[in-house]
Amino acid sequence: MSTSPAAEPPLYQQVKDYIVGRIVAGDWPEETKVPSENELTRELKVSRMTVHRALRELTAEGWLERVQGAGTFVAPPKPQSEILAVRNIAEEIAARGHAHSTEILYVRRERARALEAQLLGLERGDPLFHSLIVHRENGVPVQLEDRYVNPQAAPDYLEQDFTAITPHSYLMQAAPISEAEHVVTAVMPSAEERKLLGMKAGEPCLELRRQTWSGGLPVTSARLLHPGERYRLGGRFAG
Amino acid sequence: MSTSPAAEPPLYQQVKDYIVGRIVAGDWPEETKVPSENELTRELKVSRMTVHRALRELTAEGWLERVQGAGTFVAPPKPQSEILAVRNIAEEIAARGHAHSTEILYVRRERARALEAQLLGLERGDPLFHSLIVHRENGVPVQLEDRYVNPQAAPDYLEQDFTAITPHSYLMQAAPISEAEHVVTAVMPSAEERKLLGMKAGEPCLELRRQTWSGGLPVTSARLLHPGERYRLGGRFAG
DNA sequence: CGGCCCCTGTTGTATATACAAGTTGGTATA
DNA sequence: TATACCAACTTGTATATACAACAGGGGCCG
Repeated sequence: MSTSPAAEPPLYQQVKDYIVGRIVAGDWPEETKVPSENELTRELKVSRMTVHRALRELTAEGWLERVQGAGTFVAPPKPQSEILAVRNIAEEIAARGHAHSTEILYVRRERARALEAQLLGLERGDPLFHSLIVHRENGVPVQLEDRYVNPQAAPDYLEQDFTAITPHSYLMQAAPISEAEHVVTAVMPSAEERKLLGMKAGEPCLELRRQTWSGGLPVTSARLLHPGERYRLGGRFAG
Repeated sequence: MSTSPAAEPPLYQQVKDYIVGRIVAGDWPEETKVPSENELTRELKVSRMTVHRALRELTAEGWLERVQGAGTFVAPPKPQSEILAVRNIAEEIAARGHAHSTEILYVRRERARALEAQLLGLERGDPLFHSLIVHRENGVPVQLEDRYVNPQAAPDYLEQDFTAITPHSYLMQAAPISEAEHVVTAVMPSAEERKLLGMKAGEPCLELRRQTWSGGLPVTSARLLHPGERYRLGGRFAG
C-alpha cells in the first residue's frame, strides 16, 4: 500500500476507503465474508493492527459486522431512523443569520402531576420546574417550548434569565446529557398554541417531544411545537 | 486500574467510563483541558495506546475535542439534530409485530421535469423512474411513498415486484447509501393524499423528504407522508 | 450416526516501541 | 521589542508481539 508523502491519507484510512469502495462497487454484497485481518495484512502490506483499526471503525460506522472467531461480514443497510442529538434553537437561528428572541410566558415551580412525575422519576406532589416560552426568529414565532425540569438535576433553573440564555443551553451546562430520547410527529395545535405561534386556522405543527438524562438521572422533558410552514428538521450525513 | 476477570469491561472502556464520569459529574466543564495521554497512562496504570483508543473513541462520540500538539479538551454540547439513517418501513412494521402490505398506484418511467432533474443530477427531459405506493400496517394506511429514482443508479427498478420487496430494500441492494439527507416537517395533505391515507379532514401529516447518494451519484428522492395521528418518528440514544 | 475433543483460524484486547507532526513556551539575538 | 530557534510536551500513526476468547470443521470413539 502506497505511503508516499504526497498529502495521502493515513494507511488505516486507505484501508477503509478500499473496503468501502469494494462494497459500493458491488464486489461484496451484504452478508459477504470480507477477507480476514491476516489476509488483508498480506494483500495490502500493512500491519494487522492497522487493518484491525480500519475494520473496527467501519463496523462502528455501520458498514461491517464482526463476530469474534467467525469473521467480518458486510452489514445489511441499517433500517433505523433517529434524531441524533439535541439542538439549540438559538444557535440554529443564528446559523441562519437571523435574530433570536424569546417571550417568556412563565418559569415557575409547580407540583408534579402523575405524568410529569413519571417522566422525571419523581413522586406525585414533588416540586418541579415548569417553563413556557415562545422563541422568535426575526420577530416571527418559530417554536413554543413547554418544558418540565427535575430540580435535582438543575436546582438553579428558576434563577436563570432565559432571555439571555436558552433553557437548553443552561441545562447543557448544569446537567450534561448522557442519554436522550426524541419523538417527532405532526399535530394540530390548540387554539392557544395557534395564537402564541401566530398561525392560521387549519395549519399543522411539527411536535418534538424530547427527554434527556444525565448520568441516569432524568433532567428534563420538553414538548416543542413548530409551525409546519415555518420550520423543518433535517440533516445530511455521510455513510 | 482493576483488571480482575469478574465480567469487567475492557480497559479502554473503563478509561472511557472514567472520563465521561468526570465530565458528567461537573469536574471537567466544557473547554477544560483533560490530562494528557501520558498523565492518564501514569494515573490509571494502563498503556498509552489503551488511553489513546479511549480518547479517540470519545472524540468520535462527541465528548472531547483533540488538537495535535495542544491537547484534549472537553467538547461543548453539540447543537445539531439529524435523522441518522434510513428506515425500512416494512421492517419497522414487522418490528412492531404487525403485518406490512403495499398498494401500488404506479411504478413507471417518466421524463424529468426541472425539479426532479435538479434533485437527481439529470437533465430536463431525461428518463427517470417514478413510483407511488401506499404502505399499510395491519391493513391501515401509514405511509404514502412518492419516489423518484435515477436510472443510472438502479436500472432494473421497474422490473421489481414492490409487493414483495420495498423500494427502499431494493435500492439498498442496487445502490448502497454513502450519503443521505432528510428533512422532516408537518403539512396538510392534499385531498387525494388524505383519501389514500384514510385520514379525516383537518388532520395533519408528518412529511419526510429523503434523498440518498451512492458513491457521489444521486440515487433517489422520496417524499413520505404519514398521518400525524398514526405515526411517530423517534429514537433514543446514549451520549 | 452422534457427540466430543482438538486443532486451526478468526477477532478482541493490551502493551511496548518508534517516529512523525503539531503546539507552546522560553530564551537569545538583532 | 520583535523574531527566530530550540526544547519539551502533546497528539497521530504504524508496527510487532503476545495472549484471550470464540467459531468452525474434522476426526475419532462410543
